[in-house]
Amino acid sequence: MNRYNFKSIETKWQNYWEKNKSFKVKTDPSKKKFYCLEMFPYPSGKIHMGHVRNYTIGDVLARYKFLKGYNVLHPMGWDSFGMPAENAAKQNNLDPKKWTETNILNMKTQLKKLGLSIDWDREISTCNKDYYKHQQAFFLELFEKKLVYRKENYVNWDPIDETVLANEQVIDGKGWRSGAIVERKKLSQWFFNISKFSQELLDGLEKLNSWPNKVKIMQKNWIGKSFGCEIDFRIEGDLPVNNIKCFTTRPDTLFGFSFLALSIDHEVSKFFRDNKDFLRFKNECSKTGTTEEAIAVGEKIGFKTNLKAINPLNPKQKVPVYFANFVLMDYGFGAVFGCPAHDQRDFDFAKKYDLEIKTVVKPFDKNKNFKVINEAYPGPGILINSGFLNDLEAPEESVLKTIEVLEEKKLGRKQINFRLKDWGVSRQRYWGCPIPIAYDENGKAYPIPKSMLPVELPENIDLNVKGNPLDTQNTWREVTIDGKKLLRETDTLDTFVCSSWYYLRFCSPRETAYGFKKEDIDYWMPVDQYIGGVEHAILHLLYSRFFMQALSYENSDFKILEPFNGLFTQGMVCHETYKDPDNNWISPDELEIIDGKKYLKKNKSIIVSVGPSESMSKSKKNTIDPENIINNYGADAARLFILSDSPPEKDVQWSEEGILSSYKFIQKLWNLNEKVINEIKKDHSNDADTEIKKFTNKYLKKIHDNLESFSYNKIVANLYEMYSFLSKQIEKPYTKHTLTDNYQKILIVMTPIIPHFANECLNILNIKDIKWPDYDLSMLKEELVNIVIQINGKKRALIQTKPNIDEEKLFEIIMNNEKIIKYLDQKTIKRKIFIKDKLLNIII
RNA sequence: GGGGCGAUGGUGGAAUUGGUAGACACGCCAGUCUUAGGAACUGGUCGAGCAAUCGGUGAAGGUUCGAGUCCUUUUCGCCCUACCA
Repeated sequence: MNRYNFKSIETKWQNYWEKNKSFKVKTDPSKKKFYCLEMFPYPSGKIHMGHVRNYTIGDVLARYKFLKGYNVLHPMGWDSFGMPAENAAKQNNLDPKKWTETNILNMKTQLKKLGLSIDWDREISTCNKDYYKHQQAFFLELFEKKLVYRKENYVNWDPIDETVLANEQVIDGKGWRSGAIVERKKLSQWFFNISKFSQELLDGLEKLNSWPNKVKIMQKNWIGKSFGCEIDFRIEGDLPVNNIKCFTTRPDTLFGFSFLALSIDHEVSKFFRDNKDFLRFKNECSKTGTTEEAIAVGEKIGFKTNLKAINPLNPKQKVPVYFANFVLMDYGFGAVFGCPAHDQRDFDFAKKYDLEIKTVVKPFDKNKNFKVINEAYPGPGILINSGFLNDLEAPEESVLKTIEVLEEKKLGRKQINFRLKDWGVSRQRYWGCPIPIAYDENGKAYPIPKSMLPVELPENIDLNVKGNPLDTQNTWREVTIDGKKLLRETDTLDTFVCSSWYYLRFCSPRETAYGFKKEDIDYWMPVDQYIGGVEHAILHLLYSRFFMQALSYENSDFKILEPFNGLFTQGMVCHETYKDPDNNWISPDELEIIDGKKYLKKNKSIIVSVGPSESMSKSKKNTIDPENIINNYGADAARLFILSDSPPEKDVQWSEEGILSSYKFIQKLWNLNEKVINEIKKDHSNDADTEIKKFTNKYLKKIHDNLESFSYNKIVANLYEMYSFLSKQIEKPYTKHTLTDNYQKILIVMTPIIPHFANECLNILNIKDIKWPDYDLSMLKEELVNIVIQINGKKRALIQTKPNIDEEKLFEIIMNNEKIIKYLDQKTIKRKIFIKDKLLNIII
């Protein structure tokens, strides 16, 4: 027997697909389409196992749909703007563009070795001016629609990367990449008005039935809609402040009002600009970090003003006004009305400053003398000590009633509040898409005319300067528009902008007039299946959804509101971790395993301890290089293994034993293939034909169902089962026609998983017309069925009979079964439960 | 603090609507064979027991003829989010 030479065979098929452009597609409304998209990679230089998993999952789906007769759009591109290129360029004195292009070339070669069914003619790269030109046009389009605006605002400033971060890029008060403690800085920034579409983005989630619930919940929480009331508090005191607005979801607890708390950035703070005590307090607030720990324990501190706030429902009551560290400026109005009895933070604050704690809601099971003592009671109940609100049910009844009264008095009004903030898109970075704006000497912003696009990034510039390198490009900055001399914006766009519309570009990748062609997106969009990591659940996916809202806004031609019809989030790839006695991480390549038990460091007999399996990361040195795997075991083995062990949505553990067994399995399939070819030549009688037909049909259904439900790990199990059947049954008498036909079907359903191997075998059999084989429902009926016989719900016997047997007949049969008779032991049968062809339960 | 997901052999995981728990794979054990290979093949592998049997899906209850699956309580783990008024 020949050994299966994966190297030559995989190369042969990859060349074949490339040469024949097997996966090239065109817009063709006469065909049913399927748009299969995986999140495009950042060109870091090398693919990692996460990519292998992501793109294998997508490829299985794309190849399956392709064989099913769909016109499948399965493209690939590069999210190629961003900081790593700029950092690498700075460190090694390189050009970010060249660095990026080299990386793309490397990664493209690697991806091709995986045997993906990609239409490479549609390849795009976001740092290419043919791409970002259209992005700049979109920016101007949004500018015209007033969906983009400029605002002087506090921003998160990363002092190491010297750049502004979005709220989402700040994790525990630190920059998501650099880990530096984030500072606050006031800068003029461009914003996309995403909050305008808060309601639309929330409503849209309802229709996304093929999205994981988890992701929808995360987005819902992020948008953070809350129903409540805006209240105007009259203010008395020694400052020219008459009125302070608050947002609250619990206006019904107003009778428990005991203080008003303001954010340190509230506009009232301007009167304290020169107050040393206030400045000291402000400084202290900034020290109480924003880490998880600090917030959990977080002491509530305040700075008392001489102002008094008047309770709108009880004008006689006047309470102190504080600045407090727990009030956020960017939620509501940066002011909170304090009701200590029914809010834990207010409670903590009141305890500290000895403020009144008045109970106004009692739980349903407590009497009217209920008093809040040790902790706040935020739950539902009945209003007490609250004048006209007494005896109403909280929160529903009481909140509505309070709003009604406040509206009458013109001291408040119903309000819906969203947590979602506008999207700041300015970045003080070189390697990004230039913002197509220029300013006159007064700082007034002018859009660059569309005829002058793209605003190209200058090349070959010195990056080793503090701040944004574009600030130093004086010649580049100067631009004349309508005879006016202006200076260009030097900020570039957040790279999330690039990835917010790339899926549209894949539909018309070479269109020059606009970012896409209407007839192309009308045909291909929305993406039928989007596949990627759950880490993009909020940002990228929400921004992309916003982009569709923005493009369709005031534009009846653009009707796509949701870009991704189906979403699948795959799990991570994990590997065991290893450490030497000095607690240094050891990579799997440095290991030597003796007798499968002893782990030693190669060439040194240092004993290595084995740690838990964790997601692959360079810092823990538990990564496996896909290129080595492909070179050693082949792409098919890698694909087979990465799909085999765990369901695609869960984490998978990479192991040497696992990849080896997949490799061996392909060799076994190859040996089987030679046997099958021999048997086909023999052309036996048809004695076993029905048997193999039934078998094949059963597995066609299983695989079909598993493909449709993303149960790819079960498909691998199905392949093993099919191998097991064939290798045992192959010498039975089949006619040439039946064996060929069935074996061919089995090979075809293997092609999505192990395309090189399966196509090679099909080719040897000279099968050219490859279509997905449908199963035949009528053939799924079994000639014999197993019926479980239970006594009192416990399985006692298994009877094999013809299907459709009725209860009486079955009972007759089992009355001759010694085992059963023994159990019945002359006892009276109280009841019988019969389910046809499945079960008979006898109750005694 | 809020929200979500999960818990099944030594391991990863199967188990369509409640109806044979442990498919398939790894690992392990035993054996066969050889041109000694990254071998291949055959059999076994939830626990206890010689066996008949009995017990068994994190724990405790419940519904049901019957529960891994449904309900209640609880423990643990993971993920997201967070002073959101």
